[in-house]
Amino acid sequence: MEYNFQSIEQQWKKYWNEKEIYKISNNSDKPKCYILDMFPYPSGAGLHVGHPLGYIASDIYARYKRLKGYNVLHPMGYDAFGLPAEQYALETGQHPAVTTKENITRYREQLDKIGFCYDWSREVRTSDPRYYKWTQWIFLQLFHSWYDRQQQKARPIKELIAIFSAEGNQNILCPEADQPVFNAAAWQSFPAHEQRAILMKYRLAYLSHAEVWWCEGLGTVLANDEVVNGVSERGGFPVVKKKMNQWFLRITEYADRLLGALDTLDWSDAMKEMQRNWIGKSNGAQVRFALANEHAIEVFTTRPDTIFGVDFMVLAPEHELVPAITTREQQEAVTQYQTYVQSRSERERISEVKQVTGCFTGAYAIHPFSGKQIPVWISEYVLAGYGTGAIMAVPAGDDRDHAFAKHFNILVTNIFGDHYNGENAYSDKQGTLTNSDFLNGLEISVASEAAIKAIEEAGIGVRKVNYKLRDAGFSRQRYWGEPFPIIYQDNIPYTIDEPELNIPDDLRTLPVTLPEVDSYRPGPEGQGPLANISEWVDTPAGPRETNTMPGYAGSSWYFLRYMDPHNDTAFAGRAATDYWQQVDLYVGGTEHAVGHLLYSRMWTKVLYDLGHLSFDEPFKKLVNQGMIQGSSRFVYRYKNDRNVFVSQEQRTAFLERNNINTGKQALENNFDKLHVDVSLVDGVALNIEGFKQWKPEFATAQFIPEPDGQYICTAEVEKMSKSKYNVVNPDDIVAQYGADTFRMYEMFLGPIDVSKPWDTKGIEGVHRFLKKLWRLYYDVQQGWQVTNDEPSAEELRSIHKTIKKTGEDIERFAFNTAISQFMICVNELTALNCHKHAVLEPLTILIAPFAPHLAEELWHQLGYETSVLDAVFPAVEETYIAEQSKKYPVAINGKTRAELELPTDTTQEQVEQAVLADATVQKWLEGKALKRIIYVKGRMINIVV
RNA sequence: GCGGAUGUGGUGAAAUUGGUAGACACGCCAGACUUAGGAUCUGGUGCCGCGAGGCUUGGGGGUUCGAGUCCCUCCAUCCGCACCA
Repeated sequence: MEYNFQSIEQQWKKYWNEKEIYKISNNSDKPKCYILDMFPYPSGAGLHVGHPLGYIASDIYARYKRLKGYNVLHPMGYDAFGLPAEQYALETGQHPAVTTKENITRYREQLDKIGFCYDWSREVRTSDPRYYKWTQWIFLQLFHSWYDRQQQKARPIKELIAIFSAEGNQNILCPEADQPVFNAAAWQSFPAHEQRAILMKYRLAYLSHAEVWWCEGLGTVLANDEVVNGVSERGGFPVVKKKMNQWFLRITEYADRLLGALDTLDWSDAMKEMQRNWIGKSNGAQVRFALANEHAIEVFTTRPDTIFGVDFMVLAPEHELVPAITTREQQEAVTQYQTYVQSRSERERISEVKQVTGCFTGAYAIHPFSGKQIPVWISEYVLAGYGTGAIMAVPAGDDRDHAFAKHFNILVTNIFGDHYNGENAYSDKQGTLTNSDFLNGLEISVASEAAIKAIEEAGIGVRKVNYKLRDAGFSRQRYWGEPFPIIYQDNIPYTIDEPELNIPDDLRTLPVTLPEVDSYRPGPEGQGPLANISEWVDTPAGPRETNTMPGYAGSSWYFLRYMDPHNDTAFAGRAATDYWQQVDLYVGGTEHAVGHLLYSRMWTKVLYDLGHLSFDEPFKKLVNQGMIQGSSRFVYRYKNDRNVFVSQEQRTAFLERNNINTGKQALENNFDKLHVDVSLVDGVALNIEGFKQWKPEFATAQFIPEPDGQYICTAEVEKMSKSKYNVVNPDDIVAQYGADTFRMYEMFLGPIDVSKPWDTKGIEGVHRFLKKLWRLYYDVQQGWQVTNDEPSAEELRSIHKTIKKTGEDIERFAFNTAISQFMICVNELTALNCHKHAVLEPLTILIAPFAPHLAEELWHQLGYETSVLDAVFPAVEETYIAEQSKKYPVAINGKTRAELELPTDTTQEQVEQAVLADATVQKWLEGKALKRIIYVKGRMINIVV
């Protein structure tokens, strides 16, 4: 019997299912290991060969850890709320729940074919009310909490109220700038609605009338990380800033902790750096520049040392001070400029970054030290959303300020002496200052500190840390998401668990379930579809919140739910989270660098602060798998006769025959380049008959082939996508070669973190290997081959070398080299004609994480009743690997000149003697003075002359 | 522009600490068995050279007995951020 992967795989899948081999308990004496994949959004397109790459890697690692004696949690679920299902519902009227369920079924079928060891009894779906009950519950915790900056942790809002009642807010700096200080008496005198308005400015989940990204195309607002290059990440629709009443998460309060803890995480530098940049911490000072009238401009600067180089100031065009300070003469120009800025979309602004525009307000600020008059301008290069929305411009030290000064003929004060050449700003942070009063002659780094000190002493500013990170928008005007457990009573939002709310008890319980709707069209005035269902919206106390939560809500804590997925009294029991702790290994793509991964970290920290968890970082180690790209194929269609297809190399000759000028652009001008389905192409040779049948329009196609009769396509690497006809479905690969071959081939392709195009060709090599492995156990003629003979030294050496190497390789995620080692081992054992049980048993265990079905079959053929997954990863016996002697290359000054066989335990002195006794070496050394002999044990010998 | 990474045969790639560069596989070449091969097996395969030998890890320089690996510099490609004060 040849290696029959189809029946083997079918049989063992059934066995695993029936015996519930992968079901994992929260009670075990074994050490725990939590290995997690980023759960997928179940899209309608299904999986292509790129998707399972990370899943296979984590599956191998999970199986390996099991063999190493760990209790391994390795779950899977679905990020089931999301925009595409709702967009689809808008087009077809199909309920998102229905399409989502269908997609999940399809995903599950595809995943099951690959043989993963997921504990499906722990599956989670974010759209399941039993799940989002706890997403809503966490929202309640966020709402009922504030961030204590002194203790650097979230605390219950009750404790804040107690502090306010006792001492007001003078010791509790408000995260929102416009909150005046009050004392205890004042607090108590405030009416209830005013107290609630103040508390809202402290809550970690808060309602605010603030600028958000509005996307008309999607009919909803988006979070910062969902806007890429001025368009929506999904769909690529334009976005605009709009002031709206929206829920936010106060993630900015966690900026410093999110930043600091990055150092403790085992993530790639690229990933950490992305988060650092997104958080964007910068140190500097906030300085107040008084104007001639009663106003003053607050600026943030990272270069307080350059304060004497301030030649002008710039406000963001939207800055609230602009109307107040603009002079009568400049009024018209300023209004005109503001209108111009507003007319420009985010995308235009980004694409024309280098243009210098601006307008003088007519106002002058007074330099706090020199008293100099400083003109105040507005310009779009100053962003309203960063710092204070105003800058002190130092053209001598900043490129943009310099360009602005040159463009508007503003005189530049040189504060850097010879460093500044009048042509370009000097933005280096080294050198001494000139023209700077009390900072003259100081090194820049020293001057910076001196300037901050002077600023603070003069009472015109303070040392300040600034972040780029913004609070995260948490409202979406959509249907297919978690409803908020919020009801508005007298226009004030209350959570449904608050006693102040006058509602019957049955409205107080979670989850607040998503109602059925007739239409997925948006509600009135930019509201979501839920606003249309008055019977759901209206409660005895007032209307419900009609927005839903964003996609990242459910995915910010799902890794916790897997620990205790069926718990109905908590998001996860404390015993479960204490047992499983952090995710030991998280595998997924880089696309979630600043979204999901940041939000998950924040939520974990909040739950930790509030005492619900014993750890405050969710993902200890993160591995990013690369993308598997598609390899597209193209045919060339003649534009003058759309029935004629010309093979790649024949195009120029074809044009010549038709008397067409073959200039530079000729090929592009005369041929359409069409994607052709990769399955219709063998390498680059087109299957002509298949092509004709592919689409009706090609049925009568004519071909101008190469001289050998083949039609040759061109190839390009692109993203794998349906529209490019380059999608390879894992189902097809599994059907043809089996899941085990598919798994191994994806890993054999190269390091998991590198992106590469899919190429089915090389899969034969891996498949051959599995067939070879099979033949170590079975012979087609003679049947079962395994004997109980004593293994030879050579056989033991081969298998133990492999145990050692593959164990190390799996630990460091070098699955490709581990597979290479298997191939070497099987080749060696085949050459030795080894069919011995004592050798094949450990080999079966080693191979099990990679080719679980085959390993299971072989394991039972070896005579075991239990699953190979319950076996123990074999230990390395170093004595079998150690060599008696070794051939050393002998180099003279680094150049190999001879070879010498020496026992492995040879000492330096013995080596020197042996080397000098060697005839070849003696010949090379003639007439040369020997300096020393370097002996690197097990590696090489080098003679220095 | 800033930040991060990568650069090794025809191809995917190995080389864990500086120690025989190119393991393993694809592809290609030759051969065996075959009616046949897109099956299987064996051998060969970095480049130049008949050969001895020489050259070779993006280019240039450096440290070292010895560099793919460390340092400097330049170039190319990919990813992320981008008027962030």
